[in-house]
Amino acid sequence: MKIDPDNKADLSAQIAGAIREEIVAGRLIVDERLPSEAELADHFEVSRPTVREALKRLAAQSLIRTARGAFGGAFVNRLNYPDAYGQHITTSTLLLSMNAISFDVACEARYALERACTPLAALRRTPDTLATMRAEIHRQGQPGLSDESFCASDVTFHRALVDSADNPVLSYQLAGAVEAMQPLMNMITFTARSREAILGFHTRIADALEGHEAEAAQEALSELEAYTLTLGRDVMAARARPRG
Amino acid sequence: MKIDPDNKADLSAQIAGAIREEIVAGRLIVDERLPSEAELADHFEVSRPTVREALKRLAAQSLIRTARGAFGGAFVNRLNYPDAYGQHITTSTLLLSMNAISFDVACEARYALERACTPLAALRRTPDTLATMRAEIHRQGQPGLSDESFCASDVTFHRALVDSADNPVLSYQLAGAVEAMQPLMNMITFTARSREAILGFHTRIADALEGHEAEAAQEALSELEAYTLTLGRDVMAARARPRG
DNA sequence: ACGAATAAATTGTCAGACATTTAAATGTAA
DNA sequence: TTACATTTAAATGTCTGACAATTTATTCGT
Repeated sequence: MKIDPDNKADLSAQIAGAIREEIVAGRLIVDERLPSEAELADHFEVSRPTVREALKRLAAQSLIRTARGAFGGAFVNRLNYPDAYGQHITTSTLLLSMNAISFDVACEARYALERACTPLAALRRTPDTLATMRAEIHRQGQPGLSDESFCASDVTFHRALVDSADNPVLSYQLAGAVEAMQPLMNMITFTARSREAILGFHTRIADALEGHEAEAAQEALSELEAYTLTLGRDVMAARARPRG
Repeated sequence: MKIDPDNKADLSAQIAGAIREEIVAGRLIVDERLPSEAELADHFEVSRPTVREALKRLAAQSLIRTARGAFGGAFVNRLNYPDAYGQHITTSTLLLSMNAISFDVACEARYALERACTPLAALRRTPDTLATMRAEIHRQGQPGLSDESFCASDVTFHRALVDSADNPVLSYQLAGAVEAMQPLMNMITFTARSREAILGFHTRIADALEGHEAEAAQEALSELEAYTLTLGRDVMAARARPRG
């Protein structure tokens, strides 16, 4: 493994970094067992708590898993889609919420990415993904639906659109963009009128995908983007003049 | 703060999860100071090492930072772009390398995402980003350039393309896709002939962006995707029959 | 030969101590 | 009074040693 120069910063961070590098570079392969905490402590010439802090850092990134018992220990973890989704969504959500990203910029990014997978979705959409989209459209038409439920349904609809492209890498990359937008969307109060309009766009998108018409779907998406943008701007304007 | 039910799993993971939730939900705001380790230990009724392991987990995700000294402690960290990039790239790279993602699928995802920002890039490209692209094109034409350097230059070129869209959220989302492809691309040995072809595509893309011609740029990108795909398939085929 | 008790290895947790760092508070001299 | 050096207090960083909990392999008894 690697060594630590007489750096004065956080031993556990250095050790975690060294092991992380081994994993990313492929020198530690999936399911390979790391030395025991005692051995690592001996190797890096630190105490066991320090080693443990380093291992917890790696565990937080889903790079390793640990098991107790006789043949337990720390093992290189195969990063799976659910774990990667979770990390990506957490990071994206915080990045948006903590950095004063404008609604416009976030919206633009989200719809640009969705349009990217529309051609593939039109090509490969299945009865299953179409059924999901239709079901969410139906749900969104129910009167009395809360704004939160409407937004959640919206996310499900768009995830179905993304998943229609049938490319797991694309789905993973877009999960962050779509989910991270939800807090921003939740700030919007959807009037009956705006819900009706959104429903119309969703129906056009589902129809276009069903008919394998990529361009029509992209067109509807672009119009939905423009409409969402006006909704967002109205909210910002109303917020700027609370008494108006 | 939150409490821990009499769950038997990993106290430090539970504590980290509780604090993470507070941060993501916005109940702990940026630069807010967490209680000291001793206070947290008291609050959660665990020992200080256990609290420390929890805090290290959060630090690994860049959710908190710590400072020593009198008025030090753990503070909610403002997640910035470089940190988010780093996490995203690490996760994406491992997801691709550990899950037997086919070259085709990864390639498709990458170019679909890049096409997503081409219209914006054609609209907003600056002399700066164009200059970067031209410089990399020039570098890629140098004879004697190693495959690794060629690939690195390729990444820089495509990042400049993405950054031309001038949307930081888009740049962040695409960084993972582009960078994570590099290990796969590095497996390809670029012949003089293939380099010449790629150079041609890159030049067409730069020309199209300079002329604000979004469709021409997308067309060139699509052809580059098809060409990259044939290169990758040749490598796979050659690998399947080592003596052929 | 099969099942139960035992042993061994490893992570999880705890308690207490000391080292190091940082900023505020204090004291001292120009 | 002001500027600088010293002290002090609070916090994280690290270490040592111990015990608890868990899991697997082994041993023993029937």
